[in-house]
Amino acid sequence: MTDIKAGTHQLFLREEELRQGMEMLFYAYREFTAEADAVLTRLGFGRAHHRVIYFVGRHPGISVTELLGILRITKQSLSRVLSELVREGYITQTTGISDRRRRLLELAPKGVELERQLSETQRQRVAAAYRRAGVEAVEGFRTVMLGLMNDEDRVKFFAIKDRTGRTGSAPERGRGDER
Amino acid sequence: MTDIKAGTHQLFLREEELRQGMEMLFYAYREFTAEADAVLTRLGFGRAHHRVIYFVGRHPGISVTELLGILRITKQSLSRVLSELVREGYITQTTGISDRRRRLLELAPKGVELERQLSETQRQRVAAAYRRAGVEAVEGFRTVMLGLMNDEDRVKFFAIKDRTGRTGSAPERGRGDER
DNA sequence: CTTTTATGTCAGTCATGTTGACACGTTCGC
DNA sequence: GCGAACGTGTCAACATGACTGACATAAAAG
Repeated sequence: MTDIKAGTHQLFLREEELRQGMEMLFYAYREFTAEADAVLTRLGFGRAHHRVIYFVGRHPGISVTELLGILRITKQSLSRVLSELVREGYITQTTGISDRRRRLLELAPKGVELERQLSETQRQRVAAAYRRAGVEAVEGFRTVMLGLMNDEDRVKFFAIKDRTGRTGSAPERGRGDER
Repeated sequence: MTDIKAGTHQLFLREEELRQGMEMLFYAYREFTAEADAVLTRLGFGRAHHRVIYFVGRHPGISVTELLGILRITKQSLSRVLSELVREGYITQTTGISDRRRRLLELAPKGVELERQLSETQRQRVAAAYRRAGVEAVEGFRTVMLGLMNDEDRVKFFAIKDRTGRTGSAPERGRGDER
């Protein structure tokens, strides 16, 4: 990892190489979202709905503010899609126990099903790419991707682990750093 | 590819691993576009303008139809941003020689400058991530990314190499391809 | 000469983002 | 206990970038 020879180094980072990396991001991301978009369109939803469904499923009991922090959009933008999803029974809101201002979000069964359906093709696509590439390539992929992310997201990324965001008994967590 | 041990295989592709891959794509792509977006906003342009500038710069002499094939948007959508860029002097259109229906697109000096400015931060971000990750990780990154792309884009990706913006038969003019 | 292709444009719609302002209930610090 | 700060929701107005559908023109192809 630190054994890059000076000569190689120059070639390695030459413009063509970098542009290819940029373009792969563009093409891969587009392909990655395309399949789910088709499903969403049929339901009258958009990609924004998917993101909300996804992250609520990933962090059950997440609050609106925390979700905003992940998505980095304004609460007005979130509000529109979130209220649609709540209204149509995909997401449930429960008032926080220790802090009754907070609305804790969870997927309703209908939302769980949609989440599964939406990310199934994406998971399969990633799984197929991982399988074909092999364990070592995946490790390299992860390393580069983490390097592309910004510091804050990287931290958040590792904080993803165990959250249950229990609405009920659990201490609602000091809303601290969920670490 | 076929040398993954069965046991490892299961763990390797377990859901958490796949979801992390999906999320890294989301975070990395967002970060990747964020910096250029800021520059564009100052100029009154959007991400669509950037994509047009980028790919015209990448394929000097590209035709409108070819550009549509890369971007995968409708001609109406492209038309708006493209005509803005032409009107404001970032892109020049020249009628094709062997096929006078075609409008061959190239960056004007103003467009070259903007392209440079826009992709500079992106190139630096990719360069930094590549440098930190090392040659082998980058190779893994490329392998996985190519696996995520669809077949058609993968083909187009490799076809990026030697283009002179030709229609099919005639060389259409020297305009070598800035390799 | 007819059809197809490449391009452009008008008109309308939709999804997703933005800013700004305001309201309400809740919590917290002093 | 009270006022400030916080978490949430909502109204209004706007920008961007997609979309569909329809139509027009010039050029090439058959």
